[in-house]
Amino acid sequence: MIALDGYDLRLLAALQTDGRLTNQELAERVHLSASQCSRRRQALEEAGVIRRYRAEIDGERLGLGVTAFVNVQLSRHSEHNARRFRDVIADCDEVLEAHALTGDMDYLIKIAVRDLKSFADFVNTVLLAHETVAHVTSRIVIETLKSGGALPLRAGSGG
Amino acid sequence: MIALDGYDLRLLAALQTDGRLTNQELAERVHLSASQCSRRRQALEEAGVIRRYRAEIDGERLGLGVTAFVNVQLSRHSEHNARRFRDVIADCDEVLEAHALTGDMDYLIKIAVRDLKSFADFVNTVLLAHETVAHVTSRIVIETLKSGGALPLRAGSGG
DNA sequence: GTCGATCATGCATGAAACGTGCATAATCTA
DNA sequence: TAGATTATGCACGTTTCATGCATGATCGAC
Repeated sequence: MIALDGYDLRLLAALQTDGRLTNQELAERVHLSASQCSRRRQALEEAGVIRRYRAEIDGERLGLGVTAFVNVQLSRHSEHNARRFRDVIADCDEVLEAHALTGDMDYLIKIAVRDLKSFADFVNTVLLAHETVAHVTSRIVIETLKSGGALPLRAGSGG
Repeated sequence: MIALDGYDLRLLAALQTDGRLTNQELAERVHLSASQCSRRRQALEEAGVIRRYRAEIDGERLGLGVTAFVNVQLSRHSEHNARRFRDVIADCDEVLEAHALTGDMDYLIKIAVRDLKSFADFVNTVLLAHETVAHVTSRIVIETLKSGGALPLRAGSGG
């Protein structure tokens, strides 16, 4: 874990909210010069702290009316099955995230699709049709209270 | 839902992967001029299709060793309780996402914390300590197979 | 099909932003 | 304290952005 000072944390906070801030805008938020912000941003990128920048897209404007979380249990716990399931997940762009979890179900995946019909199709033709998958439990998102996945940053005091 | 042509979809795909691509780089990927990419990107932003750009940060480099999904059931279904729960969620930067779901549990929240101890603290002192919360089920992420939340884009044919 | 209106596009270009050399200040270590 | 190292802001050449303009493409009415 690399050492991050207060300036770094503030840069991260700013860029986590708006990844396209100019160096000058960062400078105003962080109270360093634009060139120093540029250097530090680059260092954070090179160190892998900032992995990448992404455009956050509004799924509804794309016609994606249904987001759901699906719990998946594999038929047999083996490295082979896990790898095959992993490949299925990687191939489906409907799958936004996928995590292996502790507990009775093996994986939790988050998917986004056009409507309930395509959701059912996805579950039946992609998940349940796959021989590694034994059991599936689905829950539809009816409301999103918080999104974006911004990580907590230690309360910085730098300045 | 606004009309997106093949060029728009390709721009979105490119920017969903790298939100800091220059207009020239976009031009090369999409086969339009840089100025047209600039205009279309602006239009997508103004239309709200692109909501924002975010830096994606590596939580582990921040010392966040535990990601977990927590199912939360409220003690009583009322608008008052829902609003109060919503406020709690909004106030905690450990909470990355929160969704109200169909099914037996009311909410699914995703959190990131330093370690298991801080996870237990969060559950006990934030969630369970809150009078609106009746029941909590937690599952720790042991591996992430896919992340970033990139939305599926219709296969575009523009060009 | 023709014509005029409208929209999309690339080119050109002035303004804005970037990134880095350099000199200086700040910090660290013996 | 002194020297070495690191962080910083300034200056500036290069890159990028955004927009006016002319032109091409598309649309709709006749």
